[in-house]
Amino acid sequence: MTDERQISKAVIARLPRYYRYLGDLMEEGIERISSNELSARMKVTASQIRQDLNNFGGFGQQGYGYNVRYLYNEIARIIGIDRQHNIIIIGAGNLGQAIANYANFEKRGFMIKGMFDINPRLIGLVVRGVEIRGIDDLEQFIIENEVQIAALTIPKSKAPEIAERLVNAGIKAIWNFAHMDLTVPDDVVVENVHLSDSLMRLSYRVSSMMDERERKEKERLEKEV
Amino acid sequence: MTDERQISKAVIARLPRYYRYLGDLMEEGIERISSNELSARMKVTASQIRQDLNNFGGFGQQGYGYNVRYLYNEIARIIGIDRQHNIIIIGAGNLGQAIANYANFEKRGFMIKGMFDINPRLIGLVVRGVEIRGIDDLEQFIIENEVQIAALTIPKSKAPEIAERLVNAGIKAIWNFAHMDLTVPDDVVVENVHLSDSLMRLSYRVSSMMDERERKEKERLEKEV
DNA sequence: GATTTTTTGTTAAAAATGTTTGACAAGGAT
DNA sequence: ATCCTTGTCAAACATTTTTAACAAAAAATC
Repeated sequence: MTDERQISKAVIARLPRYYRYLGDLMEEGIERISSNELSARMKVTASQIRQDLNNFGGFGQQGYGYNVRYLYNEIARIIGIDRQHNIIIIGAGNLGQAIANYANFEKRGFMIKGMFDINPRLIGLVVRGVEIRGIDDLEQFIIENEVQIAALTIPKSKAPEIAERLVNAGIKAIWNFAHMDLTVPDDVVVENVHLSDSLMRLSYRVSSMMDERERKEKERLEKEV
Repeated sequence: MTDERQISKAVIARLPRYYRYLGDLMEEGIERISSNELSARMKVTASQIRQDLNNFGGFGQQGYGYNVRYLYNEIARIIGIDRQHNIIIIGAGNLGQAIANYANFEKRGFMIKGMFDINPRLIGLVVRGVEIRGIDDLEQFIIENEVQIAALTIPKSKAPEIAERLVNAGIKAIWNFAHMDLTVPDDVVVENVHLSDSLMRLSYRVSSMMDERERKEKERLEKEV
């Protein structure tokens, strides 16, 4: 059976949001929810929710809706955060430390096994119980600790070289905060977080909103004349 | 003339990437580039580049291509980073400080005017020449300093309350790092950076890649039998 | 300076992808 | 027995990407 038709990127991109909302519902002590209620909260259509979930199986019950905790756990399983992922952080600056300090990651199976930096002043420091190391023993560390994911919070200039070392050491995925596109083999996943790109999109939207406001203001004034 | 037809989100999302590549080209000292050469570097089609740019006007020259510096500046203008944006950071933890320390933002017209936190231990500290303040005088500060953008790097629990204060004080845009969707009026821009969502997408892709690898391995073994 | 080559700006159409809407049988809840 | 709500499908609609084409402008060549 080659029935495993590809699930669209758009659906996958929505999964974390479902997960987030279900987590919120659990915190509110809500045990069950219908696609309709959830759609109202999330401002998407109920049909989209049902169809999205239907890509992975049937998790609800007719006449009942979805059990919040069950669906929450099922989505965790789909996303793969029910398993443990070992992760290292390359670049122990503010951003690297911010990631290390984000407690929830460990709750979701992302275990920070190590941090690395080239700055001698940082090496030896301990962040959240994790010691910052120099990058000389990077490869060995990855292999010994079965590290699958590397968060890359280093300057662009060093990124390609480090990425290559990571790939050669057998890393499966790079969470890339460096401001560049990495070139890696097909079987290595790269998830980009380009903060400056994000800020530029924000800038565009602010600018065009301001332009529009000005344009409307002008129109209003012209009408008055 | 209401010819200002809406430019698609997809195009806008690509602009920062064009800008990034053009910056790289400038650093390499390359003065001109054709849509064809650029497409090879960026791994998109030349036609898409030409069509994307064409949304905003004609920036190239037939038989010549594009002048790198000129196009770079024009895209900056389109994105709106040729003007100055005043920005504050709410939440002076690691993430807030990481943003404050990211030097390039100021090069691109984003001036960090202030940082705010509720943690008394942080108040008074100076990061990159910017003093961390308590949030009592938030509104006054926004008005006095003509702040347009607020980066929100605070826990989910405080985010809605702060967002409302920001909106009431006249903020035009929120760069939202809190793990929740904010509700704001239509004329306020929210750009979300949900790091945990991003990590989950990564997780999904790693997991499904590993599943696929296993499946293939199985098939291979079955064939051998 | 004439000719050929390059490359843009621009349009249109086709293909691919994603979203919305409506519908309804059937399984449980009430 | 009735109501609710899922799982499921199909069709309509919307958006985005790709492909193709070509006149016109400038560069490069002869």
